[in-house]
Amino acid sequence: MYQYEYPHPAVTTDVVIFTVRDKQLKLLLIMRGGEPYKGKWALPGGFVQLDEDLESGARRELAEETGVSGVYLEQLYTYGAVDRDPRERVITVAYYALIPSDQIVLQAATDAEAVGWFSMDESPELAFDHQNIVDMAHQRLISKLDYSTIAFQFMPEEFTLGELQDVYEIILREEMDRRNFRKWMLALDQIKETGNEKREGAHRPAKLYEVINPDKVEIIK
Amino acid sequence: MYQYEYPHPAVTTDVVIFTVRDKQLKLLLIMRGGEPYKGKWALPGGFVQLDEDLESGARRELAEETGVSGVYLEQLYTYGAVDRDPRERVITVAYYALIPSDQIVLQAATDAEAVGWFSMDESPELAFDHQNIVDMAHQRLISKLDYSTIAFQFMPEEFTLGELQDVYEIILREEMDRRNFRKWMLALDQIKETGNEKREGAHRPAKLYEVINPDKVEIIK
DNA sequence: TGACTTAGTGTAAAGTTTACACTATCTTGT
DNA sequence: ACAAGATAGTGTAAACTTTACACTAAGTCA
Repeated sequence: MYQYEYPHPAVTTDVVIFTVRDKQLKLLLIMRGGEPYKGKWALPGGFVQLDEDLESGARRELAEETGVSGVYLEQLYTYGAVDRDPRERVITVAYYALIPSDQIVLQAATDAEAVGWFSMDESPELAFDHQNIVDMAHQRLISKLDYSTIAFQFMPEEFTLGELQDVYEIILREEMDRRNFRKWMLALDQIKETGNEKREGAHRPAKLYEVINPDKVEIIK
Repeated sequence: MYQYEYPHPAVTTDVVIFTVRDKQLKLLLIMRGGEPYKGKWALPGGFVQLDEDLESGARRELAEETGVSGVYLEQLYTYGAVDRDPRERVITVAYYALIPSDQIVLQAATDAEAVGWFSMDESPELAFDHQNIVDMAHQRLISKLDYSTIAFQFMPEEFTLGELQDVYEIILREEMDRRNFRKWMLALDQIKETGNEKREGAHRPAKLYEVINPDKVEIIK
């Protein structure tokens, strides 16, 4: 038992995990194995330990529940409505993570809970206030495409300009002119040719590019 | 005494309060009356009650400690480093608030603690990790001037275009062309003439304007 | 070798942002 | 009463950025 002179809320971290695959923006959810909301889909997350900071806690939960590690993770917002959890007062610090489509190694998790990727178009009803959190993360992602290099976090080590443009078009839900996209992207000076080509399908092979500074999301413009 | 099966961190809210006055961006601080950091300046803030949500808690602390209410308040970031408070694990949800210069009613506070406004140029050493919080709030404020109407939150009900331009110039620390500033501001369609004039000093009187939608900070561009 | 598919490329028009200087209207001092 | 001094108020052209748009290149496959 832990005792305090004043009441303390519980603090959790929850993570909205995005990837782009099969021409869709997808979201990782886990099925809750216990009450409340048993059987409902929810964001991966859990209680913050007293000896780990918030981002470490989010990464730990991410790894435990989904097997995902070493990815881009950013704090989103902190949700603290009084009755957001029916058991006790729970404040959650929400993060969002972006995963390259070639790194989705599901079910390395130890927990017995079901884990699944859902298209943003057809995600199920969510536990707690998790739909709010997902909506806010989605909005933030869309905004950040415009003024940062966050989209690179979805790309594998080598990628073509066409694949990169696909990511933008899928998330922004709008077509972009190919010439203008290439001019813009190359002018940013954030990617460079690897010298390799991708030959696939009955057409001209595409040059492969890599991110110059893959660990940093730059603010552009 | 409050007992929990698992350890719970303490949760506080802290608020960075800005105003623009005397041609300077200023910050409200309170002097700590108790340990730790006794006698050091710090952000107003305090423990979240279990029956109030986070923003309500921030507003309550703001009112109690500074007498300020009804102002613009926005969540900034949540700070949770393991050792940011020497007493116990404390996670703080930081907010920032903007106050019109004609509304600064200091010391309506009941607490005996000293309260003071400090220029951002010469703010004292701060308790805990509060300097980090201030720096981040400052950065956010600067960014938001560019893509939102947040600057209106510093203005009284009626103001001149010159006064509004002063606010931009003080915070951004750069001079702006008067004609271009007016063209830009009026094109945003967010302020309108009140029909009144401000006559003050030995020069032509200035038209007074008011914000069309004063309770909402619009994203522009 | 022709049909199909995606990759790769430049230019002109439209729109936006920047630079820049003079007149208007008031107060104050002589 | 009028000159000096202060801030308010206004338009235009040049520089820069963004958008629209169509053809050739290099592969595979029938």
